[in-house]
Amino acid sequence: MTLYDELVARGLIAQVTDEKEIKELINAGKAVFYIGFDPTADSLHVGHFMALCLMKRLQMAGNKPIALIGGGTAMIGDPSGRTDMRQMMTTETIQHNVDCFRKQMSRFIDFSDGKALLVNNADWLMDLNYIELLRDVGPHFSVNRMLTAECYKQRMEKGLSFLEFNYMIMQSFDFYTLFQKYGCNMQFGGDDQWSNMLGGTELIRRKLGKDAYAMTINLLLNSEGKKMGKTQSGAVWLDPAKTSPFEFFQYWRNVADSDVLKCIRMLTFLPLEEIDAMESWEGAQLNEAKEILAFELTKLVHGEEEASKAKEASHALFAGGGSSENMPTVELTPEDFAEGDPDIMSVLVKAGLADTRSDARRAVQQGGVSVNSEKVTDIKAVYRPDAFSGDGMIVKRGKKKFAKVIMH
RNA sequence: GGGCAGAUUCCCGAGUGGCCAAAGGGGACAGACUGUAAAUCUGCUGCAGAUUGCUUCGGUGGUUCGAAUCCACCUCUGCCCA
Repeated sequence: MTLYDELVARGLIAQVTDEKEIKELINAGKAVFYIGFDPTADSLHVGHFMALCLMKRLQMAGNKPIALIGGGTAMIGDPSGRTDMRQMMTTETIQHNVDCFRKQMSRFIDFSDGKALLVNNADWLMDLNYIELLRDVGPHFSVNRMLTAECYKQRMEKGLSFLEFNYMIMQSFDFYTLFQKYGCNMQFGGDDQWSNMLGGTELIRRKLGKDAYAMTINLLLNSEGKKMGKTQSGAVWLDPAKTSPFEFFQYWRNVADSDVLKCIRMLTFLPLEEIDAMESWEGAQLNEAKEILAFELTKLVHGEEEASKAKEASHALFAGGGSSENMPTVELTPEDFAEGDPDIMSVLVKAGLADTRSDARRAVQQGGVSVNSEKVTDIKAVYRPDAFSGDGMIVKRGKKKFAKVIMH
């Protein structure tokens, strides 16, 4: 099976500008392609992960990836898929994020020996001269046509600033620059980037009379049509300090039945035959598929060791048995007892299982809290320091949130 | 620049002088049922030393015994005109 066919079979491809050409290029390993990442946070998240996987797949087939970090475009803010204006980020924040991205990416993509490039569009965007740029690329963009682009539609009602309106032009300029500098002939991105990407191919055609191609990958949506990789507390991050491997594992372990197969197909590197075999799984058997999904992804992002630990902890908590060794752990210090022995609400807050004492109180009152498998019914329950010694206490809030609280 | 409309809690959105920590819906959280799924039902959803107290309705100041509600100024947003 060729690379392109595999991408199709995995349900990754959303739109392409020229299927025949793209197919030939990437199957032959002749593509020099780029994917842009705007450093809007200090860690990559699941959405980026999809793109990185795609990069890897193409790199393995001999194509050359360029990871473009949008240090320049982040100064503007992409209005695509947004209903309100982005907050402007300071130069310092952006620079910090750029550094974080760079570090994380090098774990996924092999940048050695020029097998891949990592560039920052701040390098060419920041020094642009306004008038020069306007005269250079301005004539090639029709405002009338830009306004009909999908990515602006939503914003036509809520308001779109001139700043953000220019995002498409900057992105197009990126493609144009990479095309000239590195012979980059293809751009990939999320499907919400389609209009921005077309801007680039158009610009290259008009300015240079040459062809460049664009391909988008399907956004990872759940069966309710919402973007996956989001939790109540924000995105699912790839940085273990922001989303622990255990939490990461649990996120995937808990996806809806209707989404498991799709996720495995799109996100893992498991052979398609193996995935097809899972197609017939039903009911509780799907739980197995969920565990495979969770394990595979955790392995890709955090390494095999962390993945095994997460899996073991998950077994210990839900299936009984297994050791509590790898459970998320919170350590207390003597300072935590400075104001007297903590009550159950303090313990919950300290363990990160409740946001506020009020929140903790509600959880206890509704019967959602247990300590060492015993339901806590008394709000005033107090815990002495020696309760946390040795193996500590396992504090549970609800069905899925746990922490081991210890003190040495 | 001119005219009009608006800013309420995580989101949408009611409230137009005391009965307001603020209707309703969504989401989140907890319980029941389950398979660590979905659907459904119930509870709950500002903070706290909790039958009470404290801080909230874009910002600042004012009127009033009392302001989310009235007044002034400011900031931001949308629509129309230029």
